[in-house]
Parts: sequence; C-alpha cells; structure tokens
Amino acid sequence: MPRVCGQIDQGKSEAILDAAADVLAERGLGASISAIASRAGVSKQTIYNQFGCKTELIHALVARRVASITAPLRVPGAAENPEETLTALASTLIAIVTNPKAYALMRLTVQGAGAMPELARAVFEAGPSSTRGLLAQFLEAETQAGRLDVDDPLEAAEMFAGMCAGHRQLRALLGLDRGEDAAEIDRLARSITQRFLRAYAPTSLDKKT
Amino acid sequence: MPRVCGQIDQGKSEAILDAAADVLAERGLGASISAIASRAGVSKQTIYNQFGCKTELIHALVARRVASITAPLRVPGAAENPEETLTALASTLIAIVTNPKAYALMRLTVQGAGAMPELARAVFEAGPSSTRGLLAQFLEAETQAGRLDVDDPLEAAEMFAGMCAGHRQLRALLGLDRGEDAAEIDRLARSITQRFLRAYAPTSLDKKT
DNA sequence: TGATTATTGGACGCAGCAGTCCAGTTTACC
DNA sequence: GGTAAACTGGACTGCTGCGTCCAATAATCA
Repeated sequence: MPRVCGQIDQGKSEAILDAAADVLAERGLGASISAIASRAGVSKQTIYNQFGCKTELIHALVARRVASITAPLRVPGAAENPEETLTALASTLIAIVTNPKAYALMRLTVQGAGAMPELARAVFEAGPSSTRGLLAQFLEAETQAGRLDVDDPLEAAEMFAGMCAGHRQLRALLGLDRGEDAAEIDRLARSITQRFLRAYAPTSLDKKT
Repeated sequence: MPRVCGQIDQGKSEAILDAAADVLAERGLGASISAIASRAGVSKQTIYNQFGCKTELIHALVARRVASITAPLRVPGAAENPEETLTALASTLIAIVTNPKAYALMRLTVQGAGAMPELARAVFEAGPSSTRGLLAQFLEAETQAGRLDVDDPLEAAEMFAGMCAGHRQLRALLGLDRGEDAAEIDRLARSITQRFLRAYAPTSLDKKT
C-alpha cells in the first residue's frame, strides 16, 4: 500500500520500529526478523526494503529511542537554588534508570556490545556521558558562585549519577525490577540531593536552605 | 584418558569451565559448545557427559565465578575507624566493578536474564545485594556508636555502592573500559569515603579524623 | 593381561534464522 | 484506465548451532 511512489511508507516504518522495540525487548537481540515483521503486521521483505539488514534496523531503533529517552535530560542553567535543580535532575535520572523502555534499550546495547561496539559507544555518549558533562558544568558554576565546594566536577557528577542509579540500574538490566513508585522517586531524589549537598557544602559557611 | 573409573575427570571439568569463561566472555552467550570444547582441548561429547546441556554448563560456571569474585567482599566488623573500613570497601567495590572477570560474568547474566531469570536473581543476591546488606549493618552499628548519623542504612549503603560504581559499571558492561589504575582506585576510594562521611556525619558534632 | 570405563573426533539429524527471490496484489499518481 | 512503485507471503538457499550416536582409543583396576 504505497502512499507515495518512489518513497518509503513512513507509517509502516514507524510501525516496524515500534514492533522491533517490543520484540527485541522481549526476546533480546536473538529475536528474528520474521517475529518483528509479524508483530508489525508487515512482510519480512518490507523490512529489508526499508532497513537493508538487521543491524541497520537496530541502529535506527536505537537512534530513535536514545533521542526520546534523553530528551528530558537537559540540565537547567544555574538556578538561584541548587537544591531544586539537583532534585529535579535526580528525579529524572531515577525515572530513566527504572524506565522499562530505557533499560530495554540498555540491555539490548549490552547484549550487542561485542558485535556492535560503535553502537555501545554512541549510546553511552548520548546518555550517561553527556549528562555527566552537563552536570559537571553546573557544579562548577555553583562552586564559582560560592554555593558549593566541588574540587573535581566530573568526579562529583559521576558520584551524583551513581547515587541516583544505585543498584536500580543493575536490577533493571537483570529484569528484577518492576519500576519505581513516583512518590518513592521523589523522596529518593530529595534524600540524595540533601546528602550530596552536605558532602559538597562549602566548609567555612553554614549551609543555607 | 580417564583417571578414575566411574568418576568424572575433575581436571578436565575445570579446564572446561575455564575455557567456557574465556569463550563466553569473548563471544557472549551465543558462543558455541564446539568453540568451548576446542578451547578446552576436549571433545564436545565430554562436555555433554559432564554438564548435560549448555544451560547447566553456564550455571556451573556462574556459581564458580560468583564465589571467587565475592570472596573479598566481606565487610569487616565495626572497626574503631569507619574511614579506613569504608575506604577499603570502596577500593574492593571499584576493583570488582572494573574487574574483567566480574563484568564478563555480569554481562553474561544480563544477556541471559530473559532466558534464565533464576540465574540473574542468584547473581544479584550473591553479589550486590548481600554486600549492601552487610554494609547497612555496619552503618547502623556506627550510627549507634555515634560516629555516623544514618537514618536509612539500606538507602545509604546503596548510595555508597552507587558512588563507587558510578558509570564505571555501565562502561564495563558496554565494553568501553580497559580497567582502572590501582593508584586511581585508591584515590577514588578515599575521595568517595570522605564525601560519604561528610554527607552522613553527625550534625551536632565536629568530624573527628 | 583382561575387563571396564571415559574420552575422542567425526558424522548426523533437526531446527532456527538471515537474507533473497518472485509472482501476484494493492495503491498512488497521471 | 494505465503505469509504476511498493507491499505481500511464501518458498528457497545457506549457514550455524544444539544435542546425539558410534566406532576407535587410552587409561585404570583387578
């Protein structure tokens, strides 16, 4: 059912990627193209017409997913109040780590790390790595403003991210988690932020609000 | 070359597990029994004689590896000085996270999480989960002794573990890391411990040593 | 030395999957 | 209505892997 001659059917393309995401999440990288085609309600040949090979399909899927997952990850510019900024970021990080789509993607990437190292690197750079960089910039600015005392911003950013991830990331990758309550995420985010601020508070001054 | 009639050759058994560890680390769960047999210098049939099927072989391998990896993970009893205890634990945790054998095992477990969920749970319980429990006990004791002020020991233990793991665990799982310098591990462990102690220091008292 | 048993290596059956091919059909455009 | 393009679905090739089978071999024990 081609809508535009000489052109690929965008609707089918999306349907294929959606189906691929589902099936790959369920069965891992070993999922067959036939299974994806069935799920998408599409012929196997159509998938090959549009993506060429399985690897290309996975690349396309990952690119789309990375974009949608990392979208809320913009660290706000230096606000007056680092606590609110960091709490918001912590919430986002925890939500992402425990988000089924995100860890399905990450599990896929771990599985394919051997066969497609470029993909592993791309996912890491687009997600965790770039977030760490942005957070480090924020921490550095706060330090210059005298509201924090961070000697090594990258290291501190990594600690903050690690505190948010905890074992949740591993549990999610191992399929042991069924998601986190929104209220619990909020509580955790506040707790983490408060501890982090104590750890990096300027030594000579009392901590304000 | 059977050494003892009616008995399985233990030496060969070990050789098979060693080879399986290598080959599975290189090629992931998709590695073939033939490849493992070749590496072990053993016939494929011998593997089936001793382990029955591929799944059993992997279970045996994982059991052995988990034991060897988690061996150094005993948290010492409450020492007089929490800083030394925590620094030592942080070093161990970082070393494990960046230890090729450990993350090869974890990658394997993540890959097989779909097909063998019991194995995923067992690995998680034996490793990260039990460590967190031990650390939580230590933090609770230190709190009762007045040297720390930890309201939620399990949560704090998870934060500590997260600070140690950082992105290193993910990088290792994705095959982006080539291990960490021993000096760097030591420096990191001290840095993490100091920040953690500041975050959880008793509020009304100055921090000693 | 003779009996027993594990090991070996190669062949085999079976199954699943990547990717191709093609005849027939549907759809869009002119 | 006619044409060109994409889609369908099913058959097909080629490959790889699991797990089995078996005749020959080597090592142990009595």
